[in-house]
Amino acid sequence: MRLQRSFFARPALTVARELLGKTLVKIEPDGTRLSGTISETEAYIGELDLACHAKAGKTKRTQGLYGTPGLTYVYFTYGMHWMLNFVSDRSDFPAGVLLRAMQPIDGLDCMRARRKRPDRELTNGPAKLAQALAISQAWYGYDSCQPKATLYVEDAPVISWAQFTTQPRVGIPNVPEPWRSFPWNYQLQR
DNA sequence: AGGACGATTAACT
DNA sequence: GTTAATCGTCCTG
Repeated sequence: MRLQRSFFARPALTVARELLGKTLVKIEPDGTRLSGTISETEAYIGELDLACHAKAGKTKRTQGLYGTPGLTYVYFTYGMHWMLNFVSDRSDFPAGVLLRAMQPIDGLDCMRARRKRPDRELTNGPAKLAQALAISQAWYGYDSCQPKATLYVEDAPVISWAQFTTQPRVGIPNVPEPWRSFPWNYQLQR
């Protein structure tokens, strides 16, 4: 069962926590199914959150964050990496959830061809996950809730409070407090 | 117009 | 543990 818009139209912290354990799916043009269990997420919440791209307001880059929940927010960084997020909360409030890692299920051969790394390094980072799924600018603003979507999330039971951990968000050492330390990173317990 | 920096990764010592 | 890679975006002047 595919997650519908009502799932994403909630606070980003809720969406980040409940995406853990669910299955990210991408169906390639040739029908190949790529999938994995979402194992790490991170929430970015509003213009006041100095770690969120929307801190600079609505721009060409960030306009998608202000859009409809359930759409993707994709961006390019460090001159070489793409990142995949799902827009959360409500329209006109910029909030999103970054997908930082997943445990591969289907399409390992396809991912191996794209990544050329050991299996454990196929999707254990945000840019690695995006590369394994071949996510780039072409997927900016893609509606994962549309009936015929080829990039979407499949439902699974919500993870219990004992099965995940939280910690400060990764890779934002220059963001001022208190934003730098808010425990808005969610990970499945290993 | 120019420069600093980034929601990272891989290769190095 | 350290650092190069590499370029779009935003801020300063």
